[in-house]
Amino acid sequence: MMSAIEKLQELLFELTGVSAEDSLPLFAGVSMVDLGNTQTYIPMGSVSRKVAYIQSGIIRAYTVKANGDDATLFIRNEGQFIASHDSIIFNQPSRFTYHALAPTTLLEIDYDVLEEIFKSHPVYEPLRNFFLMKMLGETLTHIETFVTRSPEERYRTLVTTQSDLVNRVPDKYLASMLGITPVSLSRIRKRMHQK
Amino acid sequence: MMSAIEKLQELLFELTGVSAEDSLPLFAGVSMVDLGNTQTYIPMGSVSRKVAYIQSGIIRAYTVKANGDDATLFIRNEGQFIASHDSIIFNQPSRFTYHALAPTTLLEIDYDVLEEIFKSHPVYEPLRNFFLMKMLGETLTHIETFVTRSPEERYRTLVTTQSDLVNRVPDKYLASMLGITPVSLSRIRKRMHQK
DNA sequence: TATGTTCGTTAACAAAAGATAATAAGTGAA
DNA sequence: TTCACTTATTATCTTTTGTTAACGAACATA
Repeated sequence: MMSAIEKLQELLFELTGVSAEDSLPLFAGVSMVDLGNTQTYIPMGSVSRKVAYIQSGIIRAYTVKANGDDATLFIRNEGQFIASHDSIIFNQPSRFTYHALAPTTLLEIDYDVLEEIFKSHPVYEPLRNFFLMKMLGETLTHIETFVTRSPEERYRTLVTTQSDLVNRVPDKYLASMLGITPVSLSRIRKRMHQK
Repeated sequence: MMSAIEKLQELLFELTGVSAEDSLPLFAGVSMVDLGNTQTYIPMGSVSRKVAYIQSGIIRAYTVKANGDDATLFIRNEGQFIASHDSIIFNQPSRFTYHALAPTTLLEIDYDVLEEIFKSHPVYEPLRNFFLMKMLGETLTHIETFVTRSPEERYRTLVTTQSDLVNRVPDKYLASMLGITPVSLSRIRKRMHQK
């Protein structure tokens, strides 16, 4: 069983050719964060210039709508990265709260420290592009589901492509991520069972 | 009036400190593409590893849904970048067609040439990160509108934040971008006029 | 200018989603 | 185990959207 850091080191080697032994500058700034179920990692309104790798667990980013309900921007699990894009990209307090939907362990590093490392060790640069492009691709694919599919189709897609999340995350959060109410998701599930 | 290239050179200088005179390696590979209204730039099913800056005009990316209707991933105009993320990020033929919604002029460069330039002239690297992060931020904001707002609210947002597009683009494309039918958008507009 | 074509609106109906409330099932903590 | 709280389902009603079709206006082109 490979550890999270070993996985990251392997990816680093594939992308940059830097060996695990030479990866110290990059991993020196990394620290581990443990979160209990439902615990908040980044509260709405705060500034967090951290980038975190999910070693284990699940993180949901959500904001609160005008009507008081919450709206889920994304739910990510093991092997994915999270960060407050408001803080890092838009230089503003986070309009989203990031919290754990299961006991979660993160490997986090300060984005500005990371910037310095990229500047002083340009060999790591491909890693940054890899993650940015990966996230951009995933995010575009996410938009695609909203314009090409109905709520029921989006739920079906979720079940087939992210069955791990569907099994581990309460339906109300899945509904919120699909842009519908929990009541509506329950009806969709009922319709699906009937056929 | 600043030309498109001058604007890009100014941005380059802000981000990297490279002067316009020293920007030749970057701009040497750039070529100009003119498109008539409705003309296709990247057809669905093709591979295009080009990155293009919209000097003037409007580009829409769309795919065809199961029911035959088309679904719009995004509509971009002057000053924005477009590229086939299927080709460049996912290494697969484009599931989207990119076409002009007005007479359009693009400044395009081959992505692989660009990669070589970034490799041989690392000083340009901040430019790449700037655009990737800008696009990632915009794309996340786009998802946000789908989970936090109703179709009517999404249209209202579009009218206030992108009035240029609303005025220049036929409603049926706006509807498709909002994830609703043209009929439904027409009803939304009617409801809005009544209040 | 004439003439097809495309586009936006409206109508009618079916289907789905939102809002609210009640209830059952499941969960966690004392 | 008990009890409170959370979550999922179901019901009812209202609102909105999808679908299809018809119509007129706007548009482009011959």
